Amino acid sequence: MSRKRIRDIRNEELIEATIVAVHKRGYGVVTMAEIAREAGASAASINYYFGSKEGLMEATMLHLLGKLRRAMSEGYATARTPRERLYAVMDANFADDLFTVPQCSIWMQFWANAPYSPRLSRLHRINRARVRSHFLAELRALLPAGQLETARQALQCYMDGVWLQAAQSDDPLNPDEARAAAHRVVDLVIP
Amino acid sequence: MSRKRIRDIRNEELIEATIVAVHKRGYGVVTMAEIAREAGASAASINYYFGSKEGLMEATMLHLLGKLRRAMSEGYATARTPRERLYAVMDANFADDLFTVPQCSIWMQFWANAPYSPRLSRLHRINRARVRSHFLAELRALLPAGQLETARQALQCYMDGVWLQAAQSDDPLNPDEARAAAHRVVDLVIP
DNA sequence: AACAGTTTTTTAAACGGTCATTCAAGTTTC
DNA sequence: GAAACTTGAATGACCGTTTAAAAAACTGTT
Repeated sequence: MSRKRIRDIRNEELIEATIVAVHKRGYGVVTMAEIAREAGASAASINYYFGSKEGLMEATMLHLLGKLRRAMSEGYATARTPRERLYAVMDANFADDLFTVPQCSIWMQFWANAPYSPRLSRLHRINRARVRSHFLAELRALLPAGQLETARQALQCYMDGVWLQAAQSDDPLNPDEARAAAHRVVDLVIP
Repeated sequence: MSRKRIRDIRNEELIEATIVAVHKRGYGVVTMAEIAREAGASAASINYYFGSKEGLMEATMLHLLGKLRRAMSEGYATARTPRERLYAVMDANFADDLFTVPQCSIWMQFWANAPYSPRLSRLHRINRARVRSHFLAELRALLPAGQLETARQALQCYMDGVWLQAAQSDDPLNPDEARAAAHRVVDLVIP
């Protein structure tokens, strides 16, 4: 029990520190010592828990991917129509506790590094496939087969593009507005 | 004349080598020596021409930004209607000599590093503003004012999102297909 | 409660290596 | 002969990871 809990607490603390530190300095530039300082720990203890810098990044993304997956499941639970479920996918991506500048920064760093790390590119592939199949499942009910792929690409690329932009922002983001804009884009694509 | 020409030739060679080398290894990881080897030169000579690694990256992006701007101008020259000009903006982004995996990779690295480098973020801001104003100029002729921003964001984020995906691709891209898909997205947004 | 033994957690210091940049001494071009 | 170009080697850092040893947390026993 408590043996497991301490490890979990430390993991979470270190992951939160990673998000902040990577946002401030960029993944390629940030040092283990900086992340450790952000968490009030030592660089060595990060290696104790995560094995390496790459392992820490993988764990951080796993954490965020889980958050995203959970947010999506919650939205699906109450959505009743295909269109509402499309909204739910969007809302999950722009949820209050996900659509923040530091987290979009991390996502950006993740995308940039995934092609050069098997462990990260694996996560990327899995997540993308999951989002893709959610989109397709709902779009099938709303559009003829010939327009499926165009609509899916338009929506999925839109989501990525918004995060990409958000990562460059100097000011705090507005998740409410982002969700509203996303709904308008859905309505534009599915009249 | 020739004094200037040698410098230009070297610049172009080194920039091409940078695109290839950064694509292969990632900007944060690639070394000056690797880029130099790719160009058949020495690391010292890169510093002679570009001053620093950051200067080299800035010059490389300046090169790509110019290519993009020129491709867009050419498209504008023959387009006759607002919708054709929208197509032209898209076609420029997915032009045969721009929409390749190595160049999308560089773009990705550029996005990821821009927040941490004043010189790169300046380029990013300028380019984004230019594309934005092109989109808005054409959309104004096609949509009521209330829908302008939604449509612009949908299109601009779509473009970014496609590049982001392309940077992760293992196989060569298909610019023809990308342009066709982009046209379909334009038609989806502007019925 | 106290204690001795065991496991988990922590970190300072050492290690082994990397790399951007500079410099001085050449080579080529004009 | 001057200016432009090139580069091997030196410089001066920096950093992820390992290690060894101490501290803390836990265990079961008395």
